[in-house]
Amino acid sequence: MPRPRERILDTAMILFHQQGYNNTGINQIIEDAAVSKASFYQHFRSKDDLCIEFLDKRYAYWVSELQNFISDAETVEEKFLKSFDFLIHMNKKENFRGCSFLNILSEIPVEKTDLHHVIRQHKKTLRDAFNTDIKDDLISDHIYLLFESCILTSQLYRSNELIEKSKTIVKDILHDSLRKNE
Amino acid sequence: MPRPRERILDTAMILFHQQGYNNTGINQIIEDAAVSKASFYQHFRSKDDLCIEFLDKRYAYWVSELQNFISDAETVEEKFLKSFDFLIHMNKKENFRGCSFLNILSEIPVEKTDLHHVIRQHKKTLRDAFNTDIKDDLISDHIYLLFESCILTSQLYRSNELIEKSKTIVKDILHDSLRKNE
Amino acid sequence: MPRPRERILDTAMILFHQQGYNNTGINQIIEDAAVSKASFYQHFRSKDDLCIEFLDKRYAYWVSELQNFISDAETVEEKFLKSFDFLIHMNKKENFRGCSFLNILSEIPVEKTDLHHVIRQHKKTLRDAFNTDIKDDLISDHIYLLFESCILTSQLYRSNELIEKSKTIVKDILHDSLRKNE
Amino acid sequence: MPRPRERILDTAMILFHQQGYNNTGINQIIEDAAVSKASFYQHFRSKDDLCIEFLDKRYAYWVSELQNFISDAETVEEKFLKSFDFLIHMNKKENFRGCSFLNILSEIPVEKTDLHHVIRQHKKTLRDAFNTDIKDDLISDHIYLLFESCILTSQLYRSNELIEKSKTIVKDILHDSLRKNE
DNA sequence: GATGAATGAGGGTTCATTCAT
DNA sequence: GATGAATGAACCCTCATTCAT
Repeated sequence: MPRPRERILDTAMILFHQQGYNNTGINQIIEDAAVSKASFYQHFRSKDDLCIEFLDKRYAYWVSELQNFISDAETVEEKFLKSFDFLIHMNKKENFRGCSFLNILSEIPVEKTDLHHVIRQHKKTLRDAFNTDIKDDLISDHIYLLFESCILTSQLYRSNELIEKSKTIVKDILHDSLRKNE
Repeated sequence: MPRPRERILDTAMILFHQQGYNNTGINQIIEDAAVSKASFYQHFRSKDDLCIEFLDKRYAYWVSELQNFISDAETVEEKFLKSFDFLIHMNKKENFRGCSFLNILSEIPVEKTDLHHVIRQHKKTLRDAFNTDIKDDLISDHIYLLFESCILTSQLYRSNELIEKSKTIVKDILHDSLRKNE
Repeated sequence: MPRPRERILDTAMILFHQQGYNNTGINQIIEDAAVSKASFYQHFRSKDDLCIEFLDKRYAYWVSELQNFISDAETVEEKFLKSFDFLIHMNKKENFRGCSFLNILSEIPVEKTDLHHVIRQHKKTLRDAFNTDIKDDLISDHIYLLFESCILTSQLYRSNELIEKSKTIVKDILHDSLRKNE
Repeated sequence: MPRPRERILDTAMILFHQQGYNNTGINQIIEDAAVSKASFYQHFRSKDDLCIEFLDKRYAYWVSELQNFISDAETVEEKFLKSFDFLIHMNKKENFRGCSFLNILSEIPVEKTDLHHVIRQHKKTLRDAFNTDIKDDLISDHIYLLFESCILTSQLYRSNELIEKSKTIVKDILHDSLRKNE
């Protein structure tokens, strides 16, 4: 059994993602983590504080899972297509819960600027990653926009349909870009 | 001064959209609407009930504003581009609060199937509208995905940058489609 | 059985005075008053809010008891001496708990300016009352200072000794003032 | 940097006096004193234990400051008047925080007899000191009562007005006593 | 002699909802 | 048709203290 701090974070990893931030109370967290309330506040200054650590950990987890999932891709195109497949994979695994970052973004008031900042930061990192693989800004943002939209709409419709469609679209985009560069 | 029911709905229109669903308490609603608590529950079975009516009214409002905004468009392309301009217009007007439907989707637990259903329904209507203007499924969904993504990412980054970029992308998509159909 | 609001105030009258403000929790108040926690907050915005009402009610009670106690005094001197006897009477009745106003003054941080203001206000009213009976500022403040000091030191030493001594002092003061005016 | 025990006491000297006893948590003390929690409990059996040491140290400090302030007084009268000036001096220095002994007396429940005892003891020592300078019990207690009242009311009204008035009163008292003894 | 981890009990406050009138 | 009173459950957070190391 890991140390309390780990247990709290592990519990938050499950609950915040599955139930949302506001729908998960401190009481449920400490009960599931088998930790006293005062212990919780010894390790985290506030629930918002835990949220920030959660966001960091969730991002690290998500990225590592993604990297792993697309690791055997040999071309850039394959890499992108596998990334969209990864969304399908995660939807299955996590029952279409969508993106924790966007969910929490919708939950919290604008006044919580620190949380907003962290969310934005992580999303920006993802967006930049697209641009690393495709130097053309317009194309990388184009695919990034589709990617975000796929996460969102598959959560909304509880269906992978638009992800599949996006794969076709992305293929077209990449082929077109090659053709134009000739 | 309109009847109580109207006042409640009008108040919800402001508060739910600006503060979010969970962050808006019944007490604030009835106070702002100048209505007694019992009166509230006479008109609405529950807060969720009010939420559904809110979603309906919000959709009607949003669509009518959109229609109005793009009414003088003369071509399909112009219509689409103006739709993206509408997002910029709304971001300015509503301080990048994003989409009430998606925000509430993120806030509520999956168990509230009725709310999920209403949200999905309205979003599906929007998606279908894109398909009415462009018969090609792939293209209309492509633009729809960009559209949703623009709402989302402009809320996230508090910037219209990606909306502007999307307009360029959409122009390309439409021109390409014309070229291919020739 | 009176209405909840009354029960809460009556309970606060006992507990705040006997245990102090910070040593009396909301939980004890609502339990003793047999009222639910939410009911409490329906009637009082906060604990501090209740405190203000308590201070008002306590002052009214204390003054009325005082008036009653000294009602049969026929001269100004007798009135003052009986006022000091009233302190002895209250010490006996309330087990040397001293003055709620001064006790709470000592308990709360300076930031709570509204509470400080109310306390000051009531004390000023008392001080002014002394000046109504004795027009000479210096003498009335002199006796007022002794009066406050008697409340305080009798609480401190749990003894009425200094009150008795003060009665002698006050007699001297008043006689001296008469002599000088001759 | 002094030893931990000293640092804790020094910190308590500041915090207990300025914020009050109950409003100062152990956590703030150990943080400000840069001491571990277990270290704290190694040196002090409990918070109440620290409080007693604080009261002792505070008394020693206060008396020494007072002695120093009135050291150049040449007559008994001058000594007393300077003592009242000392109150003004301290009010300025400590922002009308009043008397730590009386403040804590108001904060703690009657059950804490040891704390009450210590407070009473120190105050009795002060009262006795007045009687050393003026052999007449009635007069020395009279001035003592005014002295305590001045501390209290200047804290209450956040003003030195009544201290100034008391100086006039004290002068009268001493002159009268001389006249009578002639 | 010194420490970080862990705690039970309680702090004040807010929630959506129901009831008698 | 409208109301103010009342509620149980849950909210996030802090308290002084003890323990194994």
